[in-house]
Amino acid sequence: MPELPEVETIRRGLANVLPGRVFARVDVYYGGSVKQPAVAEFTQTIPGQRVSSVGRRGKYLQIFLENGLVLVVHLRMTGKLLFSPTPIELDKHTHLVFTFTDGACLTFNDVRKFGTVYLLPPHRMCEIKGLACLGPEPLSADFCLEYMKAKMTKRKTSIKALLLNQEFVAGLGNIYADEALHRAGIKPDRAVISLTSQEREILYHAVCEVLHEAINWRGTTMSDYRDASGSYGQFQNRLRVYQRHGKPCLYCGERIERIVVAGRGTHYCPACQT
DNA sequence: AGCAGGACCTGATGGC
DNA sequence: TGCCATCAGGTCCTGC
Repeated sequence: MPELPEVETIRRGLANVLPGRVFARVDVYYGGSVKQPAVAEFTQTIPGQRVSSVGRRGKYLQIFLENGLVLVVHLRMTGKLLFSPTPIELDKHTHLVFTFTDGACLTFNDVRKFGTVYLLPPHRMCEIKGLACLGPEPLSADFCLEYMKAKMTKRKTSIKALLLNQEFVAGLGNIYADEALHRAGIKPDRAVISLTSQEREILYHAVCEVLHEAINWRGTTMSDYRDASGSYGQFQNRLRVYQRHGKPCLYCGERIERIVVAGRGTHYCPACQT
């Protein structure tokens, strides 16, 4: 499941190869992936467009075009964006193939078909509800202790649910929410209002730290995730709790537990996290 | 308003 | 062996 570190790794990969390239065509094999505009308009608009830069906001990738349009991609759980300098073979889950004038291609592949693609002018990006409502980038100055305090005082939900809420902070998903809470020593089902100011501060640093480390290790590959060149991430080897239930905590030896919080499988150490 | 839970979707897994 | 039920999770939608 691509979360911020995975999407950022893909962004960096694409930023090395896409700018300057010109789309020759796009072939749509599963129209459900294209949310806006209609598929016919999408396929007619793409040819001739030159890529200017590649950005990211939360888990949304943004491929900016020189004519002002933006190609926005959300990979959800199993989506992949793969670049190849030469034409590639389709598989049964390839939904879009963008071909460039030099023969390179960018494919959108998604087993679960949850991923979404938009082509819009920037002033209409606000029509993508999830993008418009995103909270601050966790690695920017907008996400700070003052912000945490202001947003955490009136909440009745659990701390895990808050970390997963993209309106609170953009880009955390199930893996890094669990990992940040373990680093902070906070049990995932704790009520937000029960956190002390010291715990808020420790959690703030834990979120930033785990995201930085995961970006440095090029993301986490549990099953589906690949970067833009098809390579695995490496952070799965450094996970402390996620999907480690039944195994000993790397810090205290206690057995990692799995519970359901906010409707999500949640992993934590009963001794380290209180 | 804020929150919880279901729907979406397919492949992997486990039980019988 | 084969079939069926269950589970995984990001976001949207519905309903309390």
